[in-house]
Amino acid sequence: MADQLTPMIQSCVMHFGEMGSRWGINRTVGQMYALLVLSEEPLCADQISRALGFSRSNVSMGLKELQSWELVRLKHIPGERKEFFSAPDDVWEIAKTLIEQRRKREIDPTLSTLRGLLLEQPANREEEYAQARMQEMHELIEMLTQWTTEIQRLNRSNLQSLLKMGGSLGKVLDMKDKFLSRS
Amino acid sequence: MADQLTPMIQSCVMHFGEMGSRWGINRTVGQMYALLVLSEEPLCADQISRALGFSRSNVSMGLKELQSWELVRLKHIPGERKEFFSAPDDVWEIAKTLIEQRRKREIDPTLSTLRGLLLEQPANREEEYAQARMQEMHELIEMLTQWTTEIQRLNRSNLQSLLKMGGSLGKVLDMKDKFLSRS
DNA sequence: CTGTAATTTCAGTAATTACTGAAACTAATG
DNA sequence: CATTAGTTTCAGTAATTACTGAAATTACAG
Repeated sequence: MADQLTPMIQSCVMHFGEMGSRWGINRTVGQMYALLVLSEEPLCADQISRALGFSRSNVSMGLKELQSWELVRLKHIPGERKEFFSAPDDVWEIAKTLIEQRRKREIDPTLSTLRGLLLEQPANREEEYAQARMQEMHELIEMLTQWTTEIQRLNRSNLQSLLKMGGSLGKVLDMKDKFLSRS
Repeated sequence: MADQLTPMIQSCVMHFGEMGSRWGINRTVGQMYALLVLSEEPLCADQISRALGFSRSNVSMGLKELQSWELVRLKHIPGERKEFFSAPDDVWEIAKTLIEQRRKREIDPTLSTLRGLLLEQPANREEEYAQARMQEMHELIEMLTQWTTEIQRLNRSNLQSLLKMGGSLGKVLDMKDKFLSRS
């Protein structure tokens, strides 16, 4: 990837920067990641720094963050002294990592807090009601996360077959019904 | 809900405040919403302001934001001049709204940007590769969102039945296989 | 219409988060 | 083991976002 990004790549990188902030990663890290995903060859920190025009130290921190999310891998290019980074080739791999990491950061702590509070004895009518809501939340969240865990287990080919079904849960559920009614 | 929160409710409210920042809503809005969800009766802005100890104007802005997310409804209590607010009773209702709103804000813009870029003619080898990645991303995201759209269509009882299946996609897929092999 | 309770707006300020450049550190090379 | 290419750390600063209090607005009751 050259110092000068092509307009198309530029647009995409910028967009991911904008969205980055809505996604809990900051603008620069978003841009960096888009660049890595769109680049066929691994990139070194300097290349990223030049291509996006922010400081070398910022790139260093950004890469560290991306590594903590397990979204990039470190590649050593033979004969090169620098470290090179790349995003996984498989987009589904990336998505799975994202889902998992977000669950860890955004869901799990809440589940465990709720569990803790549900163990307490309600002191009055008010707490009874509150606990009932917490119980519902806990059940629902747990179900949804279990669901995504299952999706994460899918490999590319199962995913493909779902994709061919139009990604439609409705159809899968229909099948469940048909199956059950035949049993 | 009294001015003084019970310790249990307090903990829950605080937790949702902390998590708020990871969820793209800020700390105070997170606390406000937790309070509304946990409270059996609708609350007015003053009550919220007193219970959580932030300024009346901050509460006003927070409520406005929650309304823009369609997460609260306005209730007029007969004989009362003030406006009262409440969260939907059904937790699943809340979750559906959250999913939908996040899709609108975090996914849709990206889909449309990608679509736009995919219409362009690649200028060189580099852009060809980049476009291929964008294509994969677009397909994957579209599939996952279609999936969640289907989930959103479920009503409480279908949801319940999935819940009873252990929320397991694996089992649903097994059924699909069994059904197909019998046909 | 007038007075008053309630809500909203907004300019100013506080708090948080993002970014940089200089210096410190690390490790490969001759 | 000295040199140097490369990376990381971190204190300082810039930019963004969150929050407040005072003033403006709304809307209802008499």
